[in-house]
Order: sequence, then C-alpha cells, then structure tokens
Amino acid sequence: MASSSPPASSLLAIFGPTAVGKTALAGELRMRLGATVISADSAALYRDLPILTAAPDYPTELVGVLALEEDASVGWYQSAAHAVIDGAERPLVVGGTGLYFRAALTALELPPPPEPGVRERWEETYDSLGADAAHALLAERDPEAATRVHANDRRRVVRALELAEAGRSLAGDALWSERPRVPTTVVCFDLPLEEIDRRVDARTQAMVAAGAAEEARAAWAKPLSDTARKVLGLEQFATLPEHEAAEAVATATKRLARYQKKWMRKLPAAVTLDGGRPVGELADEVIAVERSGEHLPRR
RNA sequence: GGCGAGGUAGCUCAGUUGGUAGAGCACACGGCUGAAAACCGUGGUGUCGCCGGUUCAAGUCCGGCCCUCGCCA
Repeated sequence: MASSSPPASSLLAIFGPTAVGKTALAGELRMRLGATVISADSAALYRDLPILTAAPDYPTELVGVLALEEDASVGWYQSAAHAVIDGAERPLVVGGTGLYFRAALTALELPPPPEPGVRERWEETYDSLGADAAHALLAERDPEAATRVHANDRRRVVRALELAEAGRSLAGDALWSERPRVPTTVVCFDLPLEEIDRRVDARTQAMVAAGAAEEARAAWAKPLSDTARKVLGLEQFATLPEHEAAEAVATATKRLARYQKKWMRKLPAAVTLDGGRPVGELADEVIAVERSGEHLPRR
C-alpha cells in the first residue's frame, strides 16, 4: 500500500478524566507550541465559577463565556468551537466532557433547538399523561424515535415530541460523523482510579480552602439556567454545611471521573499517557506523536 | 457498674402477626442525536454482631456473651 507521507496534523486534542493534569499539560503545550487552547468542558463555559470548575490560570477559549442565566448546549458549543478552531493557527482542544470533545472534533449534525416555550409545554404534557402514555403518544407521532427512547427517559421523550411537532425526528437525518473535520491527533491522558480518587479528595479540600462555598452561595443567589444549576458542587456548596458539601462533591467528582474514563475508551487515541509523569516529558511525547503522524488516517 | 437505645449491603437505614432479606446513595455494565458535571436502563455485591435454644421454618421469639452510642453513677 503505497501511501504518500502522512499529512501534517493540524489539530491536537487532549482528553482525560478530571484531576489527571490536563490543564497543566495543555499549559505546557501552549507555551511550547504557541497553541490556542480550546476547552471542551461543559461546566467551564460558565463565568463566575472559577473555583468550582477549576478554570485554568492562562488564556483559554470557551472558558467563562456564558453568564449563569444562559443555557449551555452541545449545538451551541459546537459552532463556537469550530469557529475558534478554524481561526486559530495552532488549535489545541482540551477536555473532559466527552460529548463536547467529540463535537469539537467532528461535524455532528444536530437537529435544531426547541422554539421558546415548546419544551415546557411538552414537559407538562409528559408529567400530566405519565411516562407510558407520553411514550405512547410519541409512538403515534414518531414510531421510529419511540423505539429508541425509554418511556422513563423524560428528557428524551420530551425532546422527541418537540422534534416530531417541528416535523423533524430524533431518529431521523441527524448523523454522528466519526471522521474528524481536519487531521487530528487525539491524545488521552490517564491515571489509575485509586490515584484519581486521591487527587479528587485533595482537590476538593483545595476548593474549600479557596472559597468554593462563597463562590457557590453568590452564584446560587442569582437567576440560574437549568444547565448552570447542574454544575457540580454548586448546589452542594450553596446549600449544605461545608464538610458535608465537600464530601458530596468528592463523591460526585469521582463518579464523573469514571464516566470520563468510559468516554475515553471509545476515543481514537494515538496514545494514552500516564498522568503521573513530569509535564515536560509528557509534552515532549505529545509533540513527538503528533509529528510522527502515524496514527492519522492515510488517504 | 446501673438504665436506655442500637449492631442487617461499601454508607445511611427499612424489614408487618416467624416463611432462607430490600430502599436510597455508592459501585459495575449498557444507552445516549442542541440539558452530557445532564438524563435513562440493567445488575445485589450480605456469616442479618457471636454462641446456643424453641420451631417444619428465626433478621424476627428465648438465654448468654461481645461491641457502639447516650443518660446516670
């Protein structure tokens, strides 16, 4: 198979669970490569939560860009991320949110968002009919979608009903594309679960010391969008005694790390690096892997 | 030492008049098409503190012991 030399990679992307050191590695690569760091993190989108979202201390795109009363969504994130990537000399996507990471790298074709008020109306319908009747209604309007959504999954039944009403389908023309938009080097970054758990405990304590509770209470008092309200730690630190909140947040963060590891297994990573190594070495290796281009699809 | 409450899943606990245990969280696995740090599905992971007794059958009743917490000394 005579393939010509691999194309120069034009996008570098790093994924890994929370607390493995992605932010530090990205910072190092940013310095060395003059890269534009683009966050793929659904929570870091919000400003006014730097402690809870562990925002980096260097310039990063798509961090702190939404006010707390604004809703976040993958669709919105995707177009914003693509715009930044396409405008950057040396884009570096770094993330922890699996779906957002994929959205940044590939061209997902997502059905449109609901018109104002439509979602609320279908939510009321779902609640008054009950799960099974709502699902039956969906089966009438969009049988294909109904087979793919469990009756108890209120969120998706409602979404499917919204789309059916708009003449679209949850099951229909939208496509996941596995192909990256541009040649991309994906690097995963990982640590054993026990080590992550230890780091999460330490990081949670550091968050407390840094004033997580004050940050959370201040934010909690403001109008919050549904997505902002779900930022891990916000409700806990705003409503529970500090030690209880810290415990709940540590537990939830460990669960998040497991979820992220699950995503990581599905990604087409060129290498998986051990987060326990010195940042300088890791950066060397990332650069070498990208340069080799061997992992990139030949054409 | 006396009195009281309690020892059941990794944690917090439920368990009717005796019929070889179950809920939330955690955990494992899976799903996901503009809420993904979200949402949904499946799975019990157990010397019911220990020893003995009654009984066809004991987490449950009886006796003894051990441990924890509280109150009183």
